[in-house]
Amino acid sequence: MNKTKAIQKPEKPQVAVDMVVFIIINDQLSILLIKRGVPPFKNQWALPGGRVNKNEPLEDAAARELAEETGVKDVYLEQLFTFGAPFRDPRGRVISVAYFALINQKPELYSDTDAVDARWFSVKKLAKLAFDHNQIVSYALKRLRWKLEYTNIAANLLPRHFTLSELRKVYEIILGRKLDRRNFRKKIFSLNLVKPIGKKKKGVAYRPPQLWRFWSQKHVILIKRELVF
Amino acid sequence: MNKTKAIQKPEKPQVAVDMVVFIIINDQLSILLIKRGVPPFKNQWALPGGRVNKNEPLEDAAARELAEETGVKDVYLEQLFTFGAPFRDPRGRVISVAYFALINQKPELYSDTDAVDARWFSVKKLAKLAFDHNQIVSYALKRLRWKLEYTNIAANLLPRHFTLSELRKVYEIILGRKLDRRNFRKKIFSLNLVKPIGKKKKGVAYRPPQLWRFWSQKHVILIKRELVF
DNA sequence: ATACTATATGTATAGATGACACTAAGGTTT
DNA sequence: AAACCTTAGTGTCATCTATACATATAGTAT
Repeated sequence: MNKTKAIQKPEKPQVAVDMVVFIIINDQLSILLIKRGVPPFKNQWALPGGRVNKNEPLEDAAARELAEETGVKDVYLEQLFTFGAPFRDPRGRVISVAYFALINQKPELYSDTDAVDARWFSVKKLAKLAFDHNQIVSYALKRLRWKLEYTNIAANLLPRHFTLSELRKVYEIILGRKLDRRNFRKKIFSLNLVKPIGKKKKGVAYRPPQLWRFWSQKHVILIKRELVF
Repeated sequence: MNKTKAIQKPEKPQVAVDMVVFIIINDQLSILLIKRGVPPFKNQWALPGGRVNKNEPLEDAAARELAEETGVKDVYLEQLFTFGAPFRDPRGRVISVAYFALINQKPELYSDTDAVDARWFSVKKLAKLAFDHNQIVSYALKRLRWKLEYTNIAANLLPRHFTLSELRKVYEIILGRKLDRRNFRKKIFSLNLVKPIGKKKKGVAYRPPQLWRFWSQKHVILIKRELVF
């Protein structure tokens, strides 16, 4: 047993963060991807991310990378999983701590000005990504769907004020199925997650809906029973 | 923005795994701790763990460390969270990927023979542990409780065959509250998680209970609704 | 035999789920 | 102006689930 220990030796791998940045654009759940300008996987799309700096907390590194790519700060950020297969990066050992972020409006993409290309892609039709990034995205999607049903996390994908139909649409898009208007409404109310702001949406060609906001936008509330059905 | 990037430089930190090994001993949820023989935190209790070897997958490293300490193999193992605060280890940057493991019987502790001391501690009365290990344990406990309610993970804390009371006891110990015998039974049956092995427990001074087994012991089944209430 | 103890089965009620009907309030069309 | 269209908002009802609690059962202990 100690023999194994003697032969093998610990290495000091690179540690990186990779980000799955979710947003809803044109009724599609989408993520941010960056086209790689250098090998390996040159010209393939990859998740944004980068090295963790000296004395930098992991979450700070994730927030920094996100800010560098999109300029958005102060968003919902959650550690997802750590991917460490030995040859996931052909250049050498890289341990990647994956995070997922939720944002509610399309930011300017700074890297658009660089040689590098950055774009939003619907999660429905993702090509083969660089490294093990397809696996990371699929993991992030699973986590997002679960959190959607058991927490108030959807708040982070919506603007401050929204109608109940807009909220329901977020759920429908992410879960990939229709939800009954009336029952959805009942459930949301029974959980007491939102409060009316006292105004109505204007300029719609039908009965104007009330506007609502979450009691708590940043703070994730764990709900005992399922939020949607 | 690029200035920051230029000044800071990525480092190559150590990568380690730390294990929260759960077991039920004397009706107490307990974890394995190792007394540190060297600084830092000399003589304080810490989670078992160690460096990740060259070309070794993270989960393999966790399984290896567990086998080295306890001799147990082929147990339930799940990645928990990655802890990477810059000064969590005073010797230098160490990124720790925490895992939790579930075992169903007290193994021989190999390290008992060494200078190092290894023991099982009830999670109820944990002292101040080395590094950020209290935080890791508290995180593991949260995860375990959640998984208990929404999956069949409890299978891994029980022997192959068990009575429904023994199963219920596992839930009661981990959740820290009494569950109604009759309703627990109904719920377990309605989810169709266990099957009778057709034998009864012998030598008890009351009506002998049936013995059951999980359909699937290793495989974690996600349950839509709560398992216990 | 009787007491004892935990197993095993059953009943009743409140609450949640999920399908679906109807009315309301705006703008748009005729 | 009246009819029309669309989504908001309210309500009903059957079915399933959660939870409290009653009663009978099958062994050992005395």
